[in-house]
Amino acid sequence: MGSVPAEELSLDLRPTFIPKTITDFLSHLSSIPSNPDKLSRLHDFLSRLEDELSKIHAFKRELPLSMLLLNDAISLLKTESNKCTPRHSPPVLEEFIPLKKEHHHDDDQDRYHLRENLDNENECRDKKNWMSSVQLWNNHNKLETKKSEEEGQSVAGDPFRSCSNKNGGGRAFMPFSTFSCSSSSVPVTSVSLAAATKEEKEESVMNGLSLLSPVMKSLKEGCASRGSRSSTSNRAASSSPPTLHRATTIQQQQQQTARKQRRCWSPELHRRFVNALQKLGGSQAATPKQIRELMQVDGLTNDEVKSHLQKYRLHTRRVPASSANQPVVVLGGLWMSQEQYNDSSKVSSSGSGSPQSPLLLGAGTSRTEGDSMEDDEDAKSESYSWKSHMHKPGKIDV
DNA sequence: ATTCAAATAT
DNA sequence: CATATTTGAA
Repeated sequence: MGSVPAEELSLDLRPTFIPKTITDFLSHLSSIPSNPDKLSRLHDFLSRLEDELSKIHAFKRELPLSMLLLNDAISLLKTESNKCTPRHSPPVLEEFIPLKKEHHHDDDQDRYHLRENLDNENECRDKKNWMSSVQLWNNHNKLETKKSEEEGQSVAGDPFRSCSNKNGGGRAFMPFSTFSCSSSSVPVTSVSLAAATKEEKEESVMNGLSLLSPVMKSLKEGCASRGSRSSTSNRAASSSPPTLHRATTIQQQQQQTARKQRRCWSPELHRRFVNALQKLGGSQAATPKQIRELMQVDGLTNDEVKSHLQKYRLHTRRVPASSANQPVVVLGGLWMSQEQYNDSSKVSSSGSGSPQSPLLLGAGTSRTEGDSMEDDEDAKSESYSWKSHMHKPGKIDV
């Protein structure tokens, strides 16, 4: 473990010294007159960096940028070390020159970023352990405390985008939104849009510039409608310390696993959906494509509609079926299995919380055969409650 | 742990 | 396009 050679300890370097930046360290270094001292410090720092690199190596997928930074710092310092070494006078351009012969890893760190496969079990185990101890990536799970609901109402024009603004909760990251796709000031640096030209679907954009699967995903999580492609987060790579640069090509390979962002069917969206549906003559007459066309919602994909339609059908089927068998809760209770439990409606003084009329027309009970409801005119009317749960009490008006 | 909903696979 | 299964979020 903590095996630092005695001679190193005898030197005056503080093992715990941590400069703010590499630049700081270097300038610190330059104030040391003695070359051997310089080298000692340099090496000390280097080994700490390498130590850290080996720790983080298990997370190279999740923290590609950290890897990048570390690698960069290491190579920089190695270069510096070479400069100070009397042997190698030429400043040299590239890094890996094993100036630590006692080092056992012949797999030089500089290659860490090249090979990301071939993870041995060691690494996985490592990762697991770390993960359990340090919870680094849970952020995207529940990083929002539903502190104040009434924040995002200002969300620009797009009514469809209304649903999830859960991202803000996180920390530090900018509140990407507000300015939609207009001329705007997309900061951006390199990766950036490019893909944005095509108006196809935002997933292309996302796939195009998404970095890192888990982390970034959490960021993207919040807004997904096409209206707000905005400036998601790609500044990550741009903000490196002055001395560190040299963009690398890591990370790009591993986010092929990017999953499509869940479409959130906001009430508005659903309304359009239902409208389209009835224009097309009922839920089972309509076809996803037609529906989508009719909805005229930009960025909405066929599959999304399809999926929604599927759910819709399921729900609309279930309700009347129960009406045949159980004349019970047709109107009063409204088959609310577990949905309307959100009585968030009565929030404080607003009063008029629940617009979903629990009464409707009494026609429902009459049908003895549950299946005879081809035209879901009424089904639709009822069905509007099938989605009356709404995660967010956020009131929405057209 | 359960359950609903969207995504994706068949 | 429909249905089944998977994934993931509440």
